[in-house]
Amino acid sequence: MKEEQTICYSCANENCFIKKHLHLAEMESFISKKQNVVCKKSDQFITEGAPMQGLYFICKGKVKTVKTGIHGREQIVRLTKNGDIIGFRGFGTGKKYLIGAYALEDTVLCNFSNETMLEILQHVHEFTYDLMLFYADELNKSENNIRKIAHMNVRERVVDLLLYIHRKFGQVDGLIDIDLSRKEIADFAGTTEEQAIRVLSNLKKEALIKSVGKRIGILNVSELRSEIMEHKYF
DNA sequence: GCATTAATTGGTC
DNA sequence: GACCAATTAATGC
Repeated sequence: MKEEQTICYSCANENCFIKKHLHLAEMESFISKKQNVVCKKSDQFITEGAPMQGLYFICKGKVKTVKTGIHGREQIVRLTKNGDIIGFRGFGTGKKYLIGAYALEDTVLCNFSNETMLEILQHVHEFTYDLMLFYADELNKSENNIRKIAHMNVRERVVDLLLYIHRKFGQVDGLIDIDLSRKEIADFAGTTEEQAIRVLSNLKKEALIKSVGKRIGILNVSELRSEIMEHKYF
């Protein structure tokens, strides 16, 4: 799964947390220690409960992170793309990954070991400060998700997911630019595949969305948004 | 082209 | 709203 290093300085990924701090001279010695990992679609590169082996930064591609519940049912916790960080929740206490991670398409990852991360945190204060803000932001998002799952019905949760991936991944040729199976849509919305499919068919009948194969396109963003307005989408 | 997997729909509890 | 079954569509080999 390993390949030669991508060079951070010439990396095209402007969203990257590392890239944003490259102007700091102290970063130079650390970025040479990263390991690149290349995953094919549906490869699992983090196992829930496995010992931490550093943080992953997505260089290119898309990844889902999941928590497994009883009866093997999975809850998708996050959907991530290039520039996002994976594995950070288990960081600090440092022992185990708290989530599993799968590539949703062919993906290139940059892996920084626990030791390297700790060194960066101790020596590059601007980086540490920004990461702190990042954690605060993520905590807020998690709490919003708790509220959503608690207060929204199935239809609202599916609509919320559609608007979310629409905003995060954008649409190409009128279709949202991410491949999710119906099962994965259900795993994110906290319901079953059949329920998710029913909601999608209804939305299609109402001409709010369209679908080509597994890809979904949103036809009426404002109408969908108004459906979940009362849940304070923004 | 055949076989396995995913998507869809209808029905029951 | 979950679970099961049957049918159909899609995809891998």
